[in-house]
Amino acid sequence: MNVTHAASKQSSLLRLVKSEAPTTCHTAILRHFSAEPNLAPPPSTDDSSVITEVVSLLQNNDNDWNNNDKLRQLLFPSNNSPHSLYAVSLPKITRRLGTTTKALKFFEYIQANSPSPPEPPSLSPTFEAMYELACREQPNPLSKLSELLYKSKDHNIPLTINSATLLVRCFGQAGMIDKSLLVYKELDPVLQNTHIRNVLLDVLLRSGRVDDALQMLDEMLKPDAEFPPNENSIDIVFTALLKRDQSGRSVSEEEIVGLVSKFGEHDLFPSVVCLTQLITKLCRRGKSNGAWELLHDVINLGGGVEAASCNALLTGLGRERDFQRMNTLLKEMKEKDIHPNVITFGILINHLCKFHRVDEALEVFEKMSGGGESDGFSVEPDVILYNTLIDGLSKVGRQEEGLGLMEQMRSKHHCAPNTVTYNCLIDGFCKAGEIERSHELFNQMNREGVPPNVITLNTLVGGMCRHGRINSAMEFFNDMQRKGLKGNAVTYTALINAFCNSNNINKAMELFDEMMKAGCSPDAIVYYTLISGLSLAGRLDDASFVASKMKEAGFCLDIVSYNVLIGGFCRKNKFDKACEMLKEMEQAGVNPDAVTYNTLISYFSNSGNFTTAHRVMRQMIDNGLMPTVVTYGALIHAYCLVDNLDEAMKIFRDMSTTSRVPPNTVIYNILIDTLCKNKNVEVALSLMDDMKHKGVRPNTTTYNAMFKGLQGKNWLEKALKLMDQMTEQACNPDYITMEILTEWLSAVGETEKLKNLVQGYEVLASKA
DNA sequence: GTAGGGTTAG
Repeated sequence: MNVTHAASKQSSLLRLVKSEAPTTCHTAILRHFSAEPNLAPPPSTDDSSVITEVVSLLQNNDNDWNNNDKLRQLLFPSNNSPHSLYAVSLPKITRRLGTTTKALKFFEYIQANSPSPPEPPSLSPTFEAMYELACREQPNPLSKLSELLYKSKDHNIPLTINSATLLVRCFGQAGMIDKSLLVYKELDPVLQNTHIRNVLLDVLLRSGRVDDALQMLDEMLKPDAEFPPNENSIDIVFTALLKRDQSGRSVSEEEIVGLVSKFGEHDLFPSVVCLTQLITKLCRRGKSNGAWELLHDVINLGGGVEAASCNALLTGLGRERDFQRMNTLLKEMKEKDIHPNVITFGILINHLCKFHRVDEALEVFEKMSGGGESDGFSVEPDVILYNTLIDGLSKVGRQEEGLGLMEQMRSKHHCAPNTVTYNCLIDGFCKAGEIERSHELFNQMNREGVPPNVITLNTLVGGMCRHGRINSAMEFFNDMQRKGLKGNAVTYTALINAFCNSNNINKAMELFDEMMKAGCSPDAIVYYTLISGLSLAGRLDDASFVASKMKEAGFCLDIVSYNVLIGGFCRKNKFDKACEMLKEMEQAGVNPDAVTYNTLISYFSNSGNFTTAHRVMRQMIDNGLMPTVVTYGALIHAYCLVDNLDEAMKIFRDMSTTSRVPPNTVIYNILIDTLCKNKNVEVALSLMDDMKHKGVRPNTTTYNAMFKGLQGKNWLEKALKLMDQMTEQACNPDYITMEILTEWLSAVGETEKLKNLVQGYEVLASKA
């Protein structure tokens, strides 16, 4: 609407100008209006005073310019001599008028009053001034700009490069991309310089017009291009390609790598920051090949590469566990004299630690700051590097050494341990079950003024929970809360999990409520934990309730949660409920996995419905899932329960021959237990041999089943042999073992024989 | 650079 309105106004103006246009041209005026600053004489001190006077007259006599002789005199000097002031002045005056409305009115005034009409190109700078005014005008600069553009076209006034750039940018920012493109295309080709192309590139890329952008870029990148790209072009292009919310089509890594090479041929390279970000982005998208190529292109084309970019690639390669290429890159850094920094070493040490190669990590650590040895430069470790190592040590149970490193960082590098340092050590001691040491460290950090954070809290709470000290954990948590350290979802997960595991479901539910009341919003893991805990405890109604709450909160149940619920319903013999879950799963697009099938196979076979169990197994295979050792275990167990040992043994044999799923200890235990109960101890013993043969380790359950069977037959010799074997294999007897053997051996007066077993156990217990 | 959970056969 604005445009139409503007157009009608414009055409009337056009008529006006044309009707009053004299037929001859006054060279003096022409010169006044000239766009070429070089043709205009340098501004004298007079200029500004005249301009000020003109502007003042224009501003103060808003409605009566036509009757203002003074104004006319200043603008159009009667003596007809070339007035140097004028040419440069018109844009200046226009700028100072402040609004486009006034400026346009002034423009009309000039058109009407000029003794001779200006050549259209000479008005270009004045329009430039008006565009500048327009784009500052609110609320709608765009309609003003469009109106001006329309007017300038009507008058055949060409755009200056500045006007065009401004228009391209403003239209682009408003999302009027086609209008931006049009302005550019209609611009005199000699003016289509690198700068405006950069602005257009930015506009196109930001709006997702990737192909248009690449097309223009392609033209710029031609070897003989008149306006080749510059440093800004490369930054604009790659910053845009890095944008996360990039609309339009995505640019493949091949294209990105290709662009870098082409820029490289113009001796242009992305900045260190840009290159590093590109590499990071590619690596995160799983395109480390592209990242590798990118970095190497820049190196080979002679662009400068710094450690940061290499670090980005090293991180990506590390994520993919591509140690070989990590090593190659490190070698190349050395060859190209790219000095590794503390982060480079941090990446290396971190990866070594994550793969439990702590000794190698320590070696690298020693070398990096060892001076001379590492090619004349040495890198001082910082707190992060120390923390990485301390964590690595703590994770493999070498927390005492970690403690030593903390002392070293203080004394050798005057590097103060921080919260993370303490957290890593506290975690190490917690994992080792040394909760007291962890507490000591916690007190120490408080004394030193190192503030504990929620991770400190969670590490201690989790450690106590894992070691069965739930009450201490609760106490500690409450204590911390009083001191102002609030827990988060992780804290509650640890506690809820611990209460579920210790059969205190009500307390777990209570904590969940407490968490909500404390304003701590539960995440998916808290829900999963609770659903699992409730299902396993047989509280399926509660579990379903939590699941519905979870869905209300916008989370989805995953396959494991569905399996937990289905398993729970099956155990409760609520098959219809299990089916409901299966249906829901399907609707949610969650595919059943091997565990789902195993759960159902177990349910059917345990209820004696072997036909259906086998049918489900068939379906499992048809759906591309291979039966697992658990599948066979479920069937074998169920056949054993109904004393169909033949069928159980048939499946067992079938496992190693046709199915190639090697039986494990559990499978042997089921069979050995059943055989012993059926007084078939010989076959059970032969299965023991079979285990030895196949390298399957018997465990306490295996021995217990055997002892029970042997006791029934009173085969003492065999039992004593197995007792020795148990000690040899460092297999712990449990209370069932002791019960069977104590009863049996005391009855036959052989209690002495129990000694070895008990002693062996004590050795093991002390080691643990 | 540091913290949390869960499924199926004995």
